Amino acid sequence: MSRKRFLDTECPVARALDQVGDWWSLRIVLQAMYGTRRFVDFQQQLGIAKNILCDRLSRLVEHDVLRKEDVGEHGSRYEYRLTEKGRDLFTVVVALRQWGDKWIPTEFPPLDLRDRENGAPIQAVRVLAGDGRALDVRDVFTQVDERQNTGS
Amino acid sequence: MSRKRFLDTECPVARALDQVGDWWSLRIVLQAMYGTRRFVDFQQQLGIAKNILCDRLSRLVEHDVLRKEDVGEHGSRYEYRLTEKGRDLFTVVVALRQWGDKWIPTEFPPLDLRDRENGAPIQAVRVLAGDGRALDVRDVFTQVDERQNTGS
DNA sequence: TTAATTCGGTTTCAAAATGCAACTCTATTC
DNA sequence: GAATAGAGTTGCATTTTGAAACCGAATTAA
Repeated sequence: MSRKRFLDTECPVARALDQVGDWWSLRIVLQAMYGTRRFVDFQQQLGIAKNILCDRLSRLVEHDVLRKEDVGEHGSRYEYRLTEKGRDLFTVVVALRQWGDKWIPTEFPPLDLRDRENGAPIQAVRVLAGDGRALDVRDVFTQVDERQNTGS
Repeated sequence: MSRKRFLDTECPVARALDQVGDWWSLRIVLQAMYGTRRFVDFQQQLGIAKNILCDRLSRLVEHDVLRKEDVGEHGSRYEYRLTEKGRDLFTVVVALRQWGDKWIPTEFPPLDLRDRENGAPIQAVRVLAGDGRALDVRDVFTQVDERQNTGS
């Protein structure tokens, strides 16, 4: 059987993971956020096999996370660039990064992100209530109404 | 060759993805956040094969994202519960959920999360500067200092 | 008090997915 | 004019995944 996909589920997390939840996609998006645009650069920086990279890039383009642009006069040179949808994964990536820094420390010092405006460190990403209180998983519930709570 | 892992990289995102970046782990964590604790329930709610579930649960326990608790008198009934590290993935999950709701809409209405305190919807998760401005991927840079920027 | 069922797995086996190396086909550079 | 680089394919071996069968302990049903 083929790998399970989660295209039409009611659960938005599952739908999101369906598009970027495989082993490589988010890493590719991350590299793109660092400015990588060329096939070879993705390949070298990530150490990913070319056929897999090819497949992932196509999938990301298909899902409108990346856009493939033809640079160079008559074909054969391309750039993969983030779309708005792709750029909007920034929050997810930063949340993951902060989680990694907090819970999987290494010998390396945490490479913190800084505000380009003034060089100051950014805040920790948090889930906030309407009134600005920081919320924990136990402080929220899902509006499930009459439908039964399958997934999501 | 076996699947590439990213255990000791300088990049915290890669380290995070190494622990929860496979096809199932974040889904399991999500279910756990919805209150699922038993093997069979994970299995049925996710539609995951038992051997894979078994493997993923062990990995998550090994990485201290879940804790395996022995309930029932002398073994043979267990519960998998989120640790603090696991609960702290809440931000990541909510960010993903909001991204999914925004960019991959379906016939289902977005199932919004609400504040248990007062039933009000929560805010969109955002990356904020020290002074509270919302930041985009282009508004930040990484403190890379003298080391070369490999990965991260 | 057996018998059936549930829980939490392990085993087996076929079908993907992955990684690697070699190869291709344009351009561009030496 | 030959060599190299970019962006992929193709073929093949290894891993991972998924489905279904099986298993042993404990719990429930008859």
